[in-house]
Amino acid sequence: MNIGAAAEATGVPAKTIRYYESIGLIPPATRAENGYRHYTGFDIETLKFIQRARRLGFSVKDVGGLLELWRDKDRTSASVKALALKHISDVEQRIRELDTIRRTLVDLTDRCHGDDRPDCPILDEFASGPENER
Amino acid sequence: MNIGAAAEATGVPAKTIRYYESIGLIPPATRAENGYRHYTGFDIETLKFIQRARRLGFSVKDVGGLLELWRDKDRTSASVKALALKHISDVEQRIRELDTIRRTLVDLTDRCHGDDRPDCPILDEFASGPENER
DNA sequence: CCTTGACCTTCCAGTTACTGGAAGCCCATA
DNA sequence: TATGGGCTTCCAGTAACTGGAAGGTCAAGG
Repeated sequence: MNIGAAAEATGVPAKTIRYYESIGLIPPATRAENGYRHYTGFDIETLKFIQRARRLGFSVKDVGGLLELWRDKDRTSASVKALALKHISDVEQRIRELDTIRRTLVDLTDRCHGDDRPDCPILDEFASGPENER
Repeated sequence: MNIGAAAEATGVPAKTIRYYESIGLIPPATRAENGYRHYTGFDIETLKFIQRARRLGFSVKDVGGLLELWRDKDRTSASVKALALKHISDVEQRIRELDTIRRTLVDLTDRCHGDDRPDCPILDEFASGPENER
């Protein structure tokens, strides 16, 4: 399986596969006689694992840790769960921040009439600061 | 006002102020005889404007657009509102994505007993894919 | 046999928004 | 005068790719 087929099979772009190899997330692929990278079923599974973890927002670094745990048959489920819980708390934090932002923006846009007159509470807010400055 | 005092007054780090100047978000500061950057009340207001818009998640590029609109007394409130509404929709999109991720992670961690045994639904999921593979 | 197109290779640069650090000048104070 | 800040510039690094250039490889068609 060449890199294009591996990309097709896993959803990880060829360019990204090479990148993962370059940073050591995956070991260097074996090469065919012509120098082309060659991927086995196991490599494909690894790439799929990576892709699924990435889709859930784990950093590449964390995915590295998850891969290690996956390969280590003596890992404890607690160690995996700890990583996941930390990630959940980061995600929740980010959601809270975004929701605060969203509410402020919605409030401002509600108060902006949005026609061809120039006065606008949005710009006013940016210029003068929140009504209740802390 | 030197750059340190401007940083103090606006909450924008000195390093970041220089960066904003380097990318053209703000015009080059006037210089004192000794070469130090000098900031006026108007510069401070501009930096505060930038800081508030950035805190609400606008990209530096968008902040540039907002600054232009702020300076343009003939702008329409509609043009400002359009920028803000677009940003809200981006934020909401991001929140939805994060919430999907969060729900999946919570589900997975709930099913992981998290003790010193090695079996773990989290790794299983990453290895084998979602139960209902599309 | 040659060409064309689709792959593959490497390497360099750009993206976003800073941040850290080195080398060196400027200024006030004890 | 030594010391400690603050200021200057410039280079590099962060996260995770992505785009593009230059060039080798391979299979099919004329």
